[in-house]
Amino acid sequence: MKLTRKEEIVIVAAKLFKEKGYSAVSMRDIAQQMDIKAASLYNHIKGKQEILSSLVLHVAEKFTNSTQTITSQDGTALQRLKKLIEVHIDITVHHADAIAALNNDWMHLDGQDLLDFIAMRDQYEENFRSIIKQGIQTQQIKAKEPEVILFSILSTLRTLYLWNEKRGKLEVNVLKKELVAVLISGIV
Amino acid sequence: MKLTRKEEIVIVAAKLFKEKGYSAVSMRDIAQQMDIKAASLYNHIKGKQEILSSLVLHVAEKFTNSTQTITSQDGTALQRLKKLIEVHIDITVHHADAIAALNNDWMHLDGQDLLDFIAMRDQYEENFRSIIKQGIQTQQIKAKEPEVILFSILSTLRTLYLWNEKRGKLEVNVLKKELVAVLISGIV
DNA sequence: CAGTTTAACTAACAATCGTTAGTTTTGTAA
DNA sequence: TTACAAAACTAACGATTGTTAGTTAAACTG
Repeated sequence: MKLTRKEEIVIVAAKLFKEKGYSAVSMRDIAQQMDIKAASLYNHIKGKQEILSSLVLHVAEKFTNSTQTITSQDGTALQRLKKLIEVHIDITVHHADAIAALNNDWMHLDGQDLLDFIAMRDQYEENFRSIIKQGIQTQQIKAKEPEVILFSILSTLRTLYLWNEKRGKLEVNVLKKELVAVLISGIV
Repeated sequence: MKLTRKEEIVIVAAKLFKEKGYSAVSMRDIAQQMDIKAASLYNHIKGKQEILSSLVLHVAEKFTNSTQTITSQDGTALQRLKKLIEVHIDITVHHADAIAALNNDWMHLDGQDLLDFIAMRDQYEENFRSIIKQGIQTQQIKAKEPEVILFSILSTLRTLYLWNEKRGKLEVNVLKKELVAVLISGIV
């Protein structure tokens, strides 16, 4: 599949954003990395903001859609939770750079893009939360504070993008299995 | 204890850095938040970089020292691991804003400050890692990939600063107990 | 009260920022 | 080869950046 020039720009920008953050990366930085001048970027994109929103909203929708699918299918709370973790890992492995921006630079979105993102993020979190609560109710999950469990799992998943480089040797499926085990069953 | 003017600046800056990141916060932003002009800041600090390094290196040293203390005392790997988690929670609760900068803006340190920070971070991680390996060897910890366990626990702890606001109702000691339980024993 | 330090101020600097306008080069299809 | 579109270029803009110089007002110290 051939990439459009715009897609190339977004990919290159994502790598730079990941290393220094959105605000510290200039249009000239992005252009230099593509061996063109900054002004040339504007033949393909409207502005810096568009790069960020393409990057963040695209991957945010992936999360929203996947979660929606899982919740619509049947299964116990624990099965759903495992599936949710696995899907999160899948998306992360395939879009590590975009997820860096999603995690660290979402607050630099503006206008409707920002509102849309927050709505999707809140919905994703709420979905996670209700599955955990359901698991506690059916006694599949220990009756700890649901917020502590939610936070612990989400933190690990959200930071996975950072750790993805060092993964290297570790097969994705092995990673899934091990991480699910650690998050669900603990380490003792 | 009365704060010096420099300390006030660092505290105010930390809050702003937490919300938008180091690069997106201008000296004029910081000054405005203190009801003075940007140029006045330079009566108390050398420059923007000094604010960041004060912030990051100070709390990084706290981590290093605490870890050093724990490793020098005796106890099983599991006891040490629990203690390490508890100390991490303590520091986070008391320095949430500084930890935001430590997590997100460390790469904007320069020169020796950057090298010092990386050295401390690597040492902290290595310490954590060796305790986990030791726990696996003595069969206190399940023989999973140590890197997966390390990553999972560290991710949760590093993101705790974000979650600290919503903690509110939850007592610190309760949080410690619950979080240690979730991280060590899992949720099923 | 006089002398001195602390901490604010105004004004300005060179550099860099995102972006626009207008022009030239490159690649493709007739 | 000619015609057209795509994509690069140069040059510049107004705004904002971190920072410096020089000055003034307030607050302690003798």
